[in-house]
Amino acid sequence: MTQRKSRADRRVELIDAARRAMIQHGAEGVHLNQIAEEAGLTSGAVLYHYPDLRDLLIEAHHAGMERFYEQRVKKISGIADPAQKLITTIRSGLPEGPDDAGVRLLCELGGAAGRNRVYGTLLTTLYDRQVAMYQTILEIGAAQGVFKLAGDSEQIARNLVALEDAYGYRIIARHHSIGPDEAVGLILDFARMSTGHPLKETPAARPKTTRTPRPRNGGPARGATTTPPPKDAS
Amino acid sequence: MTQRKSRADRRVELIDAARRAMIQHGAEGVHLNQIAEEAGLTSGAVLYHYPDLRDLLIEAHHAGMERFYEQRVKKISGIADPAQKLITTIRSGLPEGPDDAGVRLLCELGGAAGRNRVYGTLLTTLYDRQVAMYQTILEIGAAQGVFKLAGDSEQIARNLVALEDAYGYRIIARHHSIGPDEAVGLILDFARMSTGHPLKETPAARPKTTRTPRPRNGGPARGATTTPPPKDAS
DNA sequence: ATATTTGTTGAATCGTGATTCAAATACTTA
DNA sequence: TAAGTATTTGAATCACGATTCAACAAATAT
Repeated sequence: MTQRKSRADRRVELIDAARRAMIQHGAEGVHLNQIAEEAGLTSGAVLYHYPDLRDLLIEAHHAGMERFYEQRVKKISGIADPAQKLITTIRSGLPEGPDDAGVRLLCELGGAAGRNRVYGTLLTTLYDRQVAMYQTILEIGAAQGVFKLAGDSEQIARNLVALEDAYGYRIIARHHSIGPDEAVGLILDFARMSTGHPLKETPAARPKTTRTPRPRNGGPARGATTTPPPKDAS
Repeated sequence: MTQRKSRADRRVELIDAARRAMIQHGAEGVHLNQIAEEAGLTSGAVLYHYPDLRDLLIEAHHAGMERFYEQRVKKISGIADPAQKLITTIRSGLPEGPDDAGVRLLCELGGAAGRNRVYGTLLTTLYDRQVAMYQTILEIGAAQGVFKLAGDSEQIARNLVALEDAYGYRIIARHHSIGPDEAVGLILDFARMSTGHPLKETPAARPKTTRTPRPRNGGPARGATTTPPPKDAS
């Protein structure tokens, strides 16, 4: 039998397993068994902890967002210069590549949010929090005289988050000419106009593969696309 | 027996039925029977025309995009003034509300694009076409001396489309304070900075409920949310 | 009018995933 | 160590969607 765990521990594990399963099979396409397998358990065990699957999925999304947001906050926590802070924040809002787990999960939610109020609220809340985050950075920069805002800080912040979101989708969809670097460039173009600051990227604000340590459970399940590669693109 | 149709006619109908079904149940969550019902046929008939469901779904997405894009082009076809053209284009890229069918379908695709190459390509292609559309408007405006571009036209165009996309998602997710009007306002703020033009909205560029004639088959299937309204958030 | 082709149904079958639950196993406590 | 409790399994059951196909009806051709 699989190692027995305490209720709390197992729930945390399940939430993470659900997160991984959803990324592989879609937020709405996941199956109980896939989550169970991801957790190294049987479906019965999963149901024992979450009699209603939807609760688990929502918690998983919630956790994913929390993690995403916390990572961003953490990344800028040590930076004093508003300009560097802004640049770093922009980068941290984008996926590192098409396989970035955190952003993949968020993208999954986009469509579902239109049909499911809870998901809509979850996503909306995250958006608002990110706007607030940017707004703070902008305001502080303006107060210090580093930024000369070309408009309302909320308006600028909203557009910054919007750009992040949209380029996140492009990167996830594997746009041929828009990767993380290009997206940062595009968003910075807007940020410069809005802050009147040159916003030069320093080596410190660069990539630095320091985020989710990749797939985690190796990549054996890879290669097999969820939806079998459709024969032809119409 | 349901009215018999020619192969071509039926396929067109099925594509539209699939489009509607996907909006209601998710791009990946639709079931054959739901599409059949939407078309007023049995599952067998659907399979007769599309032995592989995925082909139908892809065609439906393709058609949805084409329709979306054509509508935009049509809306600006008669406008000569670059500024009005730009404003109208911006508005036409946004959903009219949380239930806007065209945009709903596009949003559905966002998540799937990360897992399905065909969808990714479809979405990417649409993005590029929209960028080109904006770029043309910008370039013409600049050539006429109406716009003074604050940067590369492609860069500006990319950001414009990105903003549209992102606010589309917000509106679909029912953000409490961002509706079509607010989104237009936010995007226009960026457009003004980029073009150096005041871009005043004239009554001509306003809403004017002239798009998809609403649900089509009445709203009987409504009310019943696909995913039954999850008990509690978090 | 008859034959042929094409489109559609409806029932039967198959497969798969969710759900249930008694039994087995690991912990905890006494 | 024994009793009690919590967790997990595995098999059985249930529900439902996809798939197949013979029969049938509508269109078209002869």
